Amino acid sequence: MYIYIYYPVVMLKYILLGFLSRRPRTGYELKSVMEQTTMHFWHAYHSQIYTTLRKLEEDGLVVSELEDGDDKLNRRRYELTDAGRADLKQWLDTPMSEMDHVKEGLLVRVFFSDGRDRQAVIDELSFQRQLHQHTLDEYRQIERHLPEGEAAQVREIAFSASTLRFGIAYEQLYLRWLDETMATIQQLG
Amino acid sequence: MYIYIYYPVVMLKYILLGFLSRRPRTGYELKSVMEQTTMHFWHAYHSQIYTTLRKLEEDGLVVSELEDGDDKLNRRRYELTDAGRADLKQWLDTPMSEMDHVKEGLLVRVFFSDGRDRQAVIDELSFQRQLHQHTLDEYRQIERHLPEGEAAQVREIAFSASTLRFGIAYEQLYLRWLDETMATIQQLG
DNA sequence: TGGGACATGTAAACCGTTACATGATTGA
DNA sequence: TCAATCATGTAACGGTTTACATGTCCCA
Repeated sequence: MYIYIYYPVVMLKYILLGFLSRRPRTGYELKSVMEQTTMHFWHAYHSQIYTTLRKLEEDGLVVSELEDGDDKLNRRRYELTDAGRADLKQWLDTPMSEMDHVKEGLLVRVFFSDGRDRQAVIDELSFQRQLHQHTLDEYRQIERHLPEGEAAQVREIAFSASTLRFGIAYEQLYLRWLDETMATIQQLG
Repeated sequence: MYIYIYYPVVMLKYILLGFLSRRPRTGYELKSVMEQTTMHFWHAYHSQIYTTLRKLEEDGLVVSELEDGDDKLNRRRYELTDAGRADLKQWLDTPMSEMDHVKEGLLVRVFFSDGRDRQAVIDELSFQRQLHQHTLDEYRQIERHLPEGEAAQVREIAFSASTLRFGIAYEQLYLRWLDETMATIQQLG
């Protein structure tokens, strides 16, 4: 007989703990830094970030206090507790043994696009091309300014630059694939 | 004043309708065909497939009946209704105007891996390399047998081959990135 | 004075994962 | 007879998305 202990693997939890392990931040700051640094491998809406932070506080992994600045803005700043630091360390020390499932809705559409008007498919891919080109440009912009950004330490920069190279390579692959696929459809006669 | 109508975009729904638009199938067959053809851009557990099929039947988009074969296996075969065909067509005719968010848990881990033991990180990436190499080999296997497989029509083959090339290119990119990242970490001193 | 960025939240619905559950068929 | 594959389902939980909701600050 086994006693099964279920550990849900909550990436957002560890993203938040990870950033808070570097310095205390508000929910808004966490949202902003995610938009600049993790958006190419993990995205979260502000609603989820705020509720997750509250839950982490309930669980004793972070503590928060309302800032009293000059203004009346309701800034709640979170910082990591020892328990939070230990939880993060334990998670990092447990290697991942599975692969994530890719979920690309556009490919679902392409897969079933036999029977669609050829030009309609090409127009759709062409629009997606614009989106991906724009995203790639953004990533390159971020790459140029990496050393000035959030990650002030050499090692932090090295690891975040690695993930950013993944994002750039991914967008380049996506653009190549879109061009290739549009050409294929064009030739389909 | 706007009247907001919420259309959840349920990829699995349209994958099932899409396959059923080609021929009637059982839940088990849908699960199998997804494992061979959509796993590189969309994955679903059998539990979700079976419950979604029931829901689609409730909504009148598919109908099912229990097969009475020689054996006692409880095969329930689904087929598309006119309403299901219309729903699928409407979805295909509405181009996607956003990008999906990439979710790659391994990159979350790498991002926060400054401070971890270098060799531990490399071991983790090396294990992931095995998984991705294995996946790439599988995709290439499938590519070799494409014309004999599920998609019997020229156009179907063309579109499914396109998505498969995406999957292959993605795994190649992943392997390159893993090698590059392991080398970077090695040199980190 | 108005728009955009700053700032934080709740509620509802839905999607996805894991576990639990059961049983038949086929071939080694 | 045992394991693998075929075959179908439910329940619970938790992660994710969308919508609703409110208010401040700063600059043009």
